[in-house]
Amino acid sequence: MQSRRWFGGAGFSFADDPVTETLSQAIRGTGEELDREPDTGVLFGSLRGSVVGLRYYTGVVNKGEMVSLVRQPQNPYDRNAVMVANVYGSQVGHIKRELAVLLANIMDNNLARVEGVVPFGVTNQFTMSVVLSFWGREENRDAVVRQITSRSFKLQSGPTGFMCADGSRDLPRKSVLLTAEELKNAFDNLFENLMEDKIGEREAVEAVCTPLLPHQKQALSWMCVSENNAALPHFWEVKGKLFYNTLTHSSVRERPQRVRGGILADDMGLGKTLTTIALILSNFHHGKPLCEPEKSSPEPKASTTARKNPEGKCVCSDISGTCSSLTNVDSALSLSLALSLSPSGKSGDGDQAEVSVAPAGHSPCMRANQAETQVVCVESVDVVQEDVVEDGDKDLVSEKKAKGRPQGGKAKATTTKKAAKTKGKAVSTSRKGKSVVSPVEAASSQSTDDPAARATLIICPLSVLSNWLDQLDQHVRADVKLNVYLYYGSERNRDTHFLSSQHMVLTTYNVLSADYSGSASPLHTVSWLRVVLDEGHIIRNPNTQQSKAVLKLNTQRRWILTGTPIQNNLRDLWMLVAFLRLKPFDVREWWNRVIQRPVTQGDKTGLQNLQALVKCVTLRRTKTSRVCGRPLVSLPERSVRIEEVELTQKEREEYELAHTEGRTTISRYVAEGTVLRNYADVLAILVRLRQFCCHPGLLGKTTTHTGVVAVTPAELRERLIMKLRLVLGTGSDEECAVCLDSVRLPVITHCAHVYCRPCIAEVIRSEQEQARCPLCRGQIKASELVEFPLEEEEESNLLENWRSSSKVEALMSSLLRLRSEDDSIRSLVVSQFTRFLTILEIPLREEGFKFVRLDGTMSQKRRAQVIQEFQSDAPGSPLIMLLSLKAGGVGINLSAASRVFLMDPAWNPAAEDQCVDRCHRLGQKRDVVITKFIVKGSVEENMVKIQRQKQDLVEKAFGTKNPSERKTSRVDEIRALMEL
DNA sequence: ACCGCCGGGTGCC
DNA sequence: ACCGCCGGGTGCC
Repeated sequence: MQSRRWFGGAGFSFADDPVTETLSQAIRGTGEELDREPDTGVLFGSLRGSVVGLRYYTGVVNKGEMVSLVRQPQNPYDRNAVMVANVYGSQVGHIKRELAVLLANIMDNNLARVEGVVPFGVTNQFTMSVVLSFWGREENRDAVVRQITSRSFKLQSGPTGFMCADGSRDLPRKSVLLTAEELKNAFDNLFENLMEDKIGEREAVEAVCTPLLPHQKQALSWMCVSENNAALPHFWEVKGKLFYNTLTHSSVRERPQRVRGGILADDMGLGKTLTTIALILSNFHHGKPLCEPEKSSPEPKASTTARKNPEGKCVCSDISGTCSSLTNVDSALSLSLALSLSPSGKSGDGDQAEVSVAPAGHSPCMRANQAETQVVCVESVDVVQEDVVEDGDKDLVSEKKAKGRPQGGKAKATTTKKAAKTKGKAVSTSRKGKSVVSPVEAASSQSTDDPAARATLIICPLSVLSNWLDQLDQHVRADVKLNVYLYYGSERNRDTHFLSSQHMVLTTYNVLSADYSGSASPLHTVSWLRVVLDEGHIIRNPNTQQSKAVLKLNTQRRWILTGTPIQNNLRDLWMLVAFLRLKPFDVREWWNRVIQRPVTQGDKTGLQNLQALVKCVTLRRTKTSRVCGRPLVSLPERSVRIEEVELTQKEREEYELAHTEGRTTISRYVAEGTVLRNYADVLAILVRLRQFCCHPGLLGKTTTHTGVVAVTPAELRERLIMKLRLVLGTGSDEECAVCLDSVRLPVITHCAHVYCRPCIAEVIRSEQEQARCPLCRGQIKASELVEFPLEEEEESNLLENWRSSSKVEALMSSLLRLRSEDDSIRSLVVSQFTRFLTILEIPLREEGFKFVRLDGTMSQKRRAQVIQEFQSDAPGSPLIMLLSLKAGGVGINLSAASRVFLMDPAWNPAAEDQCVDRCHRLGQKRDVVITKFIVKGSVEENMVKIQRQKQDLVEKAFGTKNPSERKTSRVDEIRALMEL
């Protein structure tokens, strides 16, 4: 149950995808790999060619350096032109004409990827050698070889003359290969112990009222250093006047842009939000507190006041530049900003505002909302002198003055429950005569920085938005005036000056990408000081709009907060690296060549490079990490017990019937060797058996036998709908193989694969007649996509013909016993089948339990309500939460519960861990007891066995193991489940 | 480019 | 002299 494994879903949670092993993934894992990601492939061979025209271009290359080949079909001299560029994208030359014809052909037809390495570097100003290697799918090998030989080029087998990543000559692949075991260990440890060099501690400024735990101080220290320190990552070496990258063997004349920011990948519950709040308040420009006065301010008032303040104290100033220390709150002129957290009258769906923070009287949101929570606002000296305030803002300023700022803001702030006063827009544009900084600080600031940038943009999933507001409320001193604007809801203020003048702007990924797809995106116009991606792994798929939108933000510092830097695969890391602009790996080709491919092939050097790279931008601690020999956090114990459930005679008969039938079908597939081709069927059988173990009512009315060839279109349709229901109803959050996100508007193909309708429609549209299923390459047609019919009312049926089941009884007797022993103990009742939760409601109600329910179908707003209700200790609040395994997500805090009843085993043990983590986290006061109900002598028992084995599978981490090995293990798994 | 290619100058050995 | 050879001019795609 430990979170040593930071990949594959262990020990973390993820809002959209707690169940890592979805059907698509399972199918994808069978070796019918999608080659849409061209980062793997086999080496066809290599050949020596020449690069010409060097004298016309400025790009430099070293001996052994990689170069990229870029087609230039628009080149006026030769439509076959292939441009050669170095790691930084500077053009070096062109591929010689005759060779370019060949490459153009291969590249344009996507027969192979062509990669170049310069074996000798530049020896003259006219031409140089390049070794080209060809990578692609095995099925294209012949075509490529034919192309090459027919144009009388000679393809050498292997990467002759290819330079290893370590610069040594790779004479027929001499790179040290690791065993699977070594690789697994290395991978496991990749994100571990990334704190050895980062052990400094730093206190937060006083504006943060929650004392930081030691590990949080370390994180703060590390984050400040990451933002301020000018040092380059150690894979850069200064060689003469050049900067040399030891990973790519490339040099640049200009100092590379270092990353300012990084990945804070602590386990959930360790306080990433608090640490980030501390960072925002503690590390403004030049390492000063957000609200420290300018020491170099020409105004004597300001400087004298400033000097009175000890280092690290937060200092406020009013708009005219008068400063006062927060430690002397009464004299602080504070501008209070109200935050309103209210049930928005109009929010119907998840995209509506539920919470809004707005400067009172400035945002239309405020009118509709009633403030319930007070948020404070730190007025910073950086807020400009009045003379800088733009015309349009003067009114606001004077309005503010007229109304009078709350003096002695402390009292005001704590009592004001309604939106009080706003500072309106404070535009900090022109900042002449500003700041004299110390040499160290000067070194750390980059000339391109916009000194006026002051706002931090926080982007998070909607589900944790309210958490940020809560945490700000909780951790920021009430007398500190922090301008926080919630950029959310249709009435959001899109004025970029207004946004720029905030201390913090909170928004969601959805809002960001919605804005981005529009014309002038305000968030993309603002020059941010810092952008923080909360649950940053959300952007792991580079193809999504939100990922694209995030990359385009204009900011000086970038942070990613995530408990799971890699979700399934090393590939997930790339987008994070790209967001951080960790040069040159933000370009996919270099990531693939230097990191992705070598690592997935088990190359030791590649792994070392990856480790170096991760280490220089990441801090990760787990709940079990230790600081100076002591655990970071001490959580109450947690224990797991398995309760075996005996089926009744009748249930056993029903189960056996289904089991025998399923076995027959599957054993036929096994005998035919067609298990994987019929994977959807096989899974359907297994799901049915699992449902039997819980309650017969889960099966629904459609029990058409699988595996039987459908004769009529109506029957086929019926079967497909059933499969669709199975896929979507198992609690696994099905992933669409096209967009790699949760399936929206699900449709199922005739080959039984599920996609989002828009995604697969697009595939069909673009491929026309040749459209093939991305998962199995079977032919697909738009007319054959089957949609989910409107759900017939089966619920009533279920309730009317109520019967219990052994598992229901087992749960009920546990709950009743618990209530009689201690009625203050709260429980989570977890199932993958939302229908099962519905069934469980009946006996719970009968026994008079007060319960709430949280499942994936609920709106965010409703979820938040339910969680709040459950967490509340008010009398009469619910004792039980019915929780679907896929519901909720990161940041969900269910610490009120100390009992977890896992009703049915999950495919992926990590999903269970994750669920348990929702209550076994900071704030948990009691020991946590987890009960797993397992039906004796059923597939469930076998699943538990397989879970154990699974925890050790390497392929989970890489997803790129030898396909045949994977196939066999998958089939073996099914055989084990069915005891074949 | 310490090359290849082109085209003008040239022409026994 | 409708060739060969020489040597200067020249040069990515």
